[in-house]
Amino acid sequence: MTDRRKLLVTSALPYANGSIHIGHLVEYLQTDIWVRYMRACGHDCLYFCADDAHGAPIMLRAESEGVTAEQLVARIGEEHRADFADFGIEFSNYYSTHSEENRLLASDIYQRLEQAGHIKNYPVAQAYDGEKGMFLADRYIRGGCPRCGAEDQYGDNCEVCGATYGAMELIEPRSVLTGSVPETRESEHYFFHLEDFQGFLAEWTRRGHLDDQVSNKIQEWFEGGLRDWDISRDEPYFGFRIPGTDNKYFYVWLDAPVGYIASYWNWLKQHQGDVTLEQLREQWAEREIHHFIGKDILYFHALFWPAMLKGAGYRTPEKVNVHGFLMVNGEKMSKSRGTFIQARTYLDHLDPEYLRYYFAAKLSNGVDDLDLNLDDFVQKVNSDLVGKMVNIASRSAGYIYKKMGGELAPALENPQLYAEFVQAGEDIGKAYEAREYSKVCRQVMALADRANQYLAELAPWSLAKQEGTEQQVAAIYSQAINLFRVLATYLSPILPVLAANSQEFLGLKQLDWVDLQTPLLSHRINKFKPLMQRVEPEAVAKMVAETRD
RNA sequence: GGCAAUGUAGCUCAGUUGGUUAGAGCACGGCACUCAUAAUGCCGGUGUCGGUGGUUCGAAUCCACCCAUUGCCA
Repeated sequence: MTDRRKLLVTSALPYANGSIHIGHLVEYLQTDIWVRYMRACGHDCLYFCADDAHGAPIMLRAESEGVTAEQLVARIGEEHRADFADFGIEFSNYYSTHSEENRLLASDIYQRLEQAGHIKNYPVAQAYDGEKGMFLADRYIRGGCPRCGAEDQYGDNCEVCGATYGAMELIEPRSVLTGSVPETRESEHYFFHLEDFQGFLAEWTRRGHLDDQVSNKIQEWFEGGLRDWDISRDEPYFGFRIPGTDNKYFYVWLDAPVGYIASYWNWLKQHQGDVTLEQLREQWAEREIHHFIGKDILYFHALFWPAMLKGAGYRTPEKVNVHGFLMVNGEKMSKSRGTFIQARTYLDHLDPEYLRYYFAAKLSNGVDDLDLNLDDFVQKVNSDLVGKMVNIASRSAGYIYKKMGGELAPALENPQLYAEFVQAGEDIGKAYEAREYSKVCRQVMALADRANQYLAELAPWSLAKQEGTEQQVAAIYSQAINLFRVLATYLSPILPVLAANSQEFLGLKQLDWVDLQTPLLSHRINKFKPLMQRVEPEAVAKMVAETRD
């Protein structure tokens, strides 16, 4: 709350090849909570994302659906936007990597790297499907494992014995696309010479841009020496043509992270009119860039991406925040167990606030996987949010509304207690910034416990039975309402809908941390309506049943 | 196969630089209360802190090995 920071936050770009599922949501919710917290602190915090629209899988899927890749990508993009919006994720802009801005940017970065001598090209031998007329990535070739003989394995490693090998080493390799036997062909490829950035990266990865656990992990990559990164693909390919070539395209992972900047550029155009590439680079350089990603795409964001930006003269990221994967009921998400839950399926049955809270209660700044235990989910959400949190307001509102005409007392019963609640905001704020949301939730719930204990100790409902206690009872219930307001404010980045409902109930224009210094006294509140409904276990069961078939 | 992370009460998780009888929430049992969305408060038991061995006056916390789970191997 000191200096107003200029932040630019991103979540990884979801692939425009399928629907958003609850595993994806860990990241978008984690990021959204962080963004909302930063905004609540008064920082200038932009949040960008986009669909990752390129690559062979999208091209092939469009083909099989009989539509163009552009049509497929447009349709999936709309679906993604709706899913995110319904989970309350507040992007400043959600764009697509298949956009003119991104083409210009990817080309610009590439050309700058080329001019600086960081691009090389040489021929590479690769599997080729003569019938389909295209080069095949490893995943499009299957055959017998050359080591253990297991049948029908992918072209890069064996799921049975774990061996890694080249696709053409498979026993009787077959193209997944046509069933034909792939041949080996040579083709010229373009490479990003990552080794040029060995020194830069060795330092960058140790300079606080990564958490320690992640930084240690990254050191592995340095040990074997940094290899060239193949950034080209042959046609047919859905993507951007590499400048200066007739038939080479940028590998999807080259232009995907560039999409972060493209999304920003598009936003700038919407807000500032014409913005040149040069102006964009300047504005990009004015912001602290914070990426949120899953651990699976760490090396793209911690090696290639900073090196690309550095080499092309763009500002490098301030921080790359890495999270783990989602497990459901202690196991990998599984279609047969009904735990591969799509975002839309969840929304059809349950309130997004539940998942926002549950993930927050489980998230720390580490890369450990987190577990969505569905029984625990129901219990935790109901007892924490409805039983403890909302209950404070619920049990106090009746008296204030009926006996006090909805107006809070002119003084708190216990200003000291109120001050302690406000003071706790300091630690809670630090936990938010550090992405220690589980700590946030634990601390807020401990305060909620104290608020309930406070009411139980003073038992205003008994007091009210005596004559002449109106003022004291009013002060006690008003105290409870004020404590509730503090807690609702603390949880507002996690629970925006509960916050909005609470704000309405409290008759406030905003729920802002800085306003907490002043308690609500002689202030009119509105009639209490349930601020949140319990999770119905049956709804969870239905969701799982629907997912299973 | 190589490397890494994780393994703490029935469940989900905290456990700071090794130091008194290992913690929380939920679940469970008893009591209280009845203002509150059968919510809340008080009291209570529960764990060979994955296993084995070692370092130490002392280890969940350090070391070695093993087991299990998960991830990465461009």
